[in-house]
Amino acid sequence: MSINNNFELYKVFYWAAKTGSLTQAAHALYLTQPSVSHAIKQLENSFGMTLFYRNSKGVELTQEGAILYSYIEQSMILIAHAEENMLALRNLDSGELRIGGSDSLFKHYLLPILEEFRTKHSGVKLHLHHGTTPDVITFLKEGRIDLGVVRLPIVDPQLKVRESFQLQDCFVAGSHFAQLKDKVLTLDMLLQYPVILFSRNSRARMAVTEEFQRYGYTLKPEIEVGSVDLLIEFARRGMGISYVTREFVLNELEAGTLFEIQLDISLPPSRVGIMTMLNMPLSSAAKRFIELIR
Amino acid sequence: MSINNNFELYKVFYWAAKTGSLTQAAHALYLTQPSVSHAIKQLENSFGMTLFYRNSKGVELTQEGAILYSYIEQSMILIAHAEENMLALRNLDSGELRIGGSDSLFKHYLLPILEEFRTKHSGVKLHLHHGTTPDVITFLKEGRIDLGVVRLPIVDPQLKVRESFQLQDCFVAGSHFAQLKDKVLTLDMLLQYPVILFSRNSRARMAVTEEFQRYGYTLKPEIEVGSVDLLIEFARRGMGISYVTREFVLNELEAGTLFEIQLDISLPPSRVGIMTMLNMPLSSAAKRFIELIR
DNA sequence: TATTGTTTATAGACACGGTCTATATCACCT
DNA sequence: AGGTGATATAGACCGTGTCTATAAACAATA
Repeated sequence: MSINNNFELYKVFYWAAKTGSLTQAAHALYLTQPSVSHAIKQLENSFGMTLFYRNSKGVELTQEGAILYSYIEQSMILIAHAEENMLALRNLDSGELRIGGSDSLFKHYLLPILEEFRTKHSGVKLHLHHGTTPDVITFLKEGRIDLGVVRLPIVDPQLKVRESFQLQDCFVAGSHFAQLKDKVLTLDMLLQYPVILFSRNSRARMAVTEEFQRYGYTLKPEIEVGSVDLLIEFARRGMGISYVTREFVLNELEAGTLFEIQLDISLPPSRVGIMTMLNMPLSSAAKRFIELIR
Repeated sequence: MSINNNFELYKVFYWAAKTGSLTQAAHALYLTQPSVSHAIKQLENSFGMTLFYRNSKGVELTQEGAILYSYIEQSMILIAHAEENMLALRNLDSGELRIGGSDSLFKHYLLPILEEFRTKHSGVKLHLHHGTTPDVITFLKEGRIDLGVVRLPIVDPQLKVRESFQLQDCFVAGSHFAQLKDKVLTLDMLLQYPVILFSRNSRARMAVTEEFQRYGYTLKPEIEVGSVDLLIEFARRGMGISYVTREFVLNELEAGTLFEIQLDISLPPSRVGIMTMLNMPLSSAAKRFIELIR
């Protein structure tokens, strides 16, 4: 295959040629002069030609040595750049981080964390991929994102899930249903009213449906929508009682445009987790982001 | 200085990434798979990041590994080219050979050798530098030529001289001096006639002058010229008796336009030698040329 | 479900070679 | 001559790169 089977010799050659001195090359490489002398001799033997003129002032490239150097110099410069780049990646001065998650999670929860990440590591490019939980899982498996932030539970043998924080879902209504404001409703009282739910494949929707089932009730929405914003808007306009994440409507609750329906049971909190591929190493940026989110 | 202090690891990394398999990389490098596995781990540790995803089908570069690879690939390709080039130099499929010598030596003696060299090693570029012996020595010391072909003796502690062949100098005349054709002349008889010599600093001129001195005569030319061609031309036109190298006027002697003056003493042959810098390694091309000339 | 054939990872041992120290040798400059 | 730089050589030692043997994980068979 190749003539010289020890690339270390090229490094020695590079420094010897660059400094014009075996002694100085030895200093640069933290070696002794005899080691460098020996290494150069090895390289020369492997090529069957002399690479340096030796004189009392140091060494000088021969014609043939100069030809070799023209290549090796480039090569060493590339490797130096490679190492700089790797260092930058490790220090998070460069690189990229690709995150998948739902629109609403990005908007209401991840934004401050992303902001913090960005101010701390401005060299890292961020790519955000919006989608439903199944979408995000697909992105992950296709390698299009490094991590996904979704609602739990997730059971998938290929995925590693870290629970990170909890959200409390609740039913909210607008002024149209003001009569319910200070009442505590039972589930079947609630079901007298039109309920607005997020679209069928949402994790939160499934959770609440199961919870009703546990008490023997069937939760069927009057209206089904595809975005959290619409869920909030419909409730505000009095079109029904929306099931939303409380943390997402904090502004509306405080402003009084929405109020929370109190139930006689407590709905289980929905947990949010960070999802990564099992047995797949994380990039430095991804590791850092997960640290930050905790 | 650098993160990874063992360039051998990059070679292993390159093949692992290129083949997508530690096992195949091991084959390419004539190593065992555990060695490759260990090498990659070392590299990963030195960078503090994972470079490959491992799966049951082989390995695949991570984002960060791919960035490293983009540099290392270039670097390895350069080294491969370097090695190809060095091989070509050794095989004399490329490179250059710079020879210094006098015009006449090139014309009459070196030409066939140069032709042979060129047919055998067409990839090697030839550079011929014409000049007097002192010029050629200067060229050599300035590193502008690899070897010089000149008349001996040369005494210079910096030079290595290999005697290669002998030339016989002689006096020749044209038809104007036909009466001398079959005579054997003594030196003082010869001195009755106008003598044409090469310019003062020529090695041959000095040799013949010294020889005359040895017998007690002083050789002074009527005409002094700067080229062998003129020496011959002047003799042909009957302007005098020229002192020339016999081998350079073989054509004229055979054609009868010139004849050799026979002397009662035998002039010493002039020796031609190949001159190189002492203690300076020779290029493969120069070594080969010296072999050929012998 | 078991089997077989892949892959990579780990453990531990051995031997080679890279590196060292000490010294020689050479060239140049006072 | 003597001193000061350079590279070359010799020989010893220690480290580490490589090996064998084996494990573990996964995929594709039957």
